[in-house]
Amino acid sequence: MSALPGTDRSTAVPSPEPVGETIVDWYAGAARDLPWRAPGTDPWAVLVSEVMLQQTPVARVEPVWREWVRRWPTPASLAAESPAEVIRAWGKLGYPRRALRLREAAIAVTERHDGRVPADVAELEALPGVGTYTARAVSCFGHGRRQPVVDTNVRRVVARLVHGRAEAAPARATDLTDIAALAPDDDARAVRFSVAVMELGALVCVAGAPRCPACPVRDRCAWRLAGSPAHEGPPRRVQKFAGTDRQVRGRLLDVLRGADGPVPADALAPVWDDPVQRARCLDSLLVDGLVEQTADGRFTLPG
DNA sequence: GACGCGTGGTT
DNA sequence: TAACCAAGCGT
Repeated sequence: MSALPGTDRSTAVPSPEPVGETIVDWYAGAARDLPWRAPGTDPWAVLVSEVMLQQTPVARVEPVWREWVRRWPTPASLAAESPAEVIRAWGKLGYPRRALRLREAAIAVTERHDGRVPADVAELEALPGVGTYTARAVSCFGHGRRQPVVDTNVRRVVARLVHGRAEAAPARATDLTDIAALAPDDDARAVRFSVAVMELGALVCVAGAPRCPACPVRDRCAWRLAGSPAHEGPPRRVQKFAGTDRQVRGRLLDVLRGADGPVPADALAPVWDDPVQRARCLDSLLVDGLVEQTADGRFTLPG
């Protein structure tokens, strides 16, 4: 870290390397050792990790991901599994519809792509549960393709580093061009850059109290250079959870996950007092395909 | 574009 | 301790 280009010419104006290169260099020494980043991790395993990581913290994903790639090492193996087993194996990662969609994506890959996870972003986006972020992440991290990858971490880094704002704006189409403009020219380094910016946002340029002293590009950050101004505009509404249908659905599904077979409606009553809300949530789980009703009226995970 | 969708750790 | 936060997606 001693001799940056230009620093050996005492009279020259400093010309620091581009911020993208600096962030890639920082990543080499700061990256977490996450299992899905191991060299040789195949695109299917990367897809599984990316879907699990949608809104769920790394620490909770790690053990479940290991179990999934052990049990279902290929798309075809998951495609052949029952929804009930997949929902059970999802455990308490949250948003269990993701588990169903991942299974549906595995079926689509098996049927439409000869069992191989595509590298093309448009083909990836056509898979259930795969959106703008996940498609590019799989193309880039799973297949090594140069792709701009924008998640909430990247939006926050760009908001501060480039635009001088305290918080990320809602997702926009220009996010992709913003981050692509910072990527190194070399393709292999551009791939590293995509994961490196996410890591910077996850470890240093965090939402709560950013650790600017540890930031490799702190001296070129538009937000710091502007004096770290506070966020302007309405505060983001944090979604409620207590008392919502989401909480009730979670409790209902928790009972069914733990049950050996179909359970009668009476067995579900204790999880929530309000019978109207309880019935509504059970119905929505049926509609989502997360729950099935047997001929005799009991409830179970879908076989 | 706003909203609904789980869960649990951190502050 | 209630609020905040965590690699989004689909409608």
